[in-house]
Amino acid sequence: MDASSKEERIRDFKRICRERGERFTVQRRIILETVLGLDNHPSADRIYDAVESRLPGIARTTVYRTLEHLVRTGIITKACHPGRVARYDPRTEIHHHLVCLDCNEFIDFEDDGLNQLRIPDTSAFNFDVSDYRVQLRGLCQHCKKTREKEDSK
Amino acid sequence: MDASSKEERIRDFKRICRERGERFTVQRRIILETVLGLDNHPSADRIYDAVESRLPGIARTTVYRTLEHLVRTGIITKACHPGRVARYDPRTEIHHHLVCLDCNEFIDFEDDGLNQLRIPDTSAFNFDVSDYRVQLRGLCQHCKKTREKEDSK
DNA sequence: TTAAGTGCAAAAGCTTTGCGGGTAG
DNA sequence: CTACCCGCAAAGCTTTTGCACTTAA
Repeated sequence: MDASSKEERIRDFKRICRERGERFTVQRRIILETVLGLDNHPSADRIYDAVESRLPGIARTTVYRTLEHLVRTGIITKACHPGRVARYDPRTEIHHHLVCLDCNEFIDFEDDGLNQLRIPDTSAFNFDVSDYRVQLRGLCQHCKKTREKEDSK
Repeated sequence: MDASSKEERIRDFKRICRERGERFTVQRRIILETVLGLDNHPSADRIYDAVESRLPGIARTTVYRTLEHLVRTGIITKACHPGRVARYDPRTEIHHHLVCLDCNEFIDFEDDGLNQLRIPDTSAFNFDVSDYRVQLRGLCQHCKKTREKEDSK
């Protein structure tokens, strides 16, 4: 990510913290800066390592808590990564998923339109596509209600 | 899943085991039967509970090992669920992923066509979609080579 | 000043590994 | 018979929690 848009993201984050009465700490700033500089969908552990070299002695807990905080504020997202995930799916035919960004609920979803996508050319990566899934990301029924309650406070 | 296609999947599994010189054990059969009867992308733990009630005393380890075995044989798949061992993504704008079914590699992928999908109606689930991602699943460069080597043995 | 955040330590949750004994083919 | 698989126990790795101390605003 180029330096100027990085700066911008950090300013955005600072503003949001202020608006919500949350603190813009050194730890949070460095963790955000670090994540914006890493690619390949880093795990919490990899982020911790990178952060620790800039802020020796930072607690793992702080990194975990801050990452979840960044996701809640919408500055970064969680990737739906299949590693070590331990969710199995007996359905091998094409189907899609609704994924709740709040509670991670994962609902099967059928749609003829989505079943007929033209598979794009992936030869630049020398990658053979066998099938695909679409993840529709958003808010489930339940989390929508919870938010409405909170907002009306 | 209806009973006849379940039977068929189990027969397929038995055949594949034979072909590969692997054992078709009671444990493997019951675990497969059980997974085919569960929905909602069960976790290993939920599968273990269901299996344990049919085969009291079965070891957790066996369930874990068998599930991975079923994935390797292609009878079931792993869902890309945003659960444990979180992966974070600094990119919040729309983009997609190539997902290797062998090694779980997860590669950013851009495609204008995929960026312009019509978001289908999800009101039946009372679910609010904010964005989406397409996962193109298949074999990465590296695993393709590995397979070619193995196949030529 | 004070509510929010951090560090520490411990627990909790999930998965893998090594090994001796058991069993399908 | 024997290679493959199972159960057990222990370790390993990732994440969460409770609490006292620190700090941004």
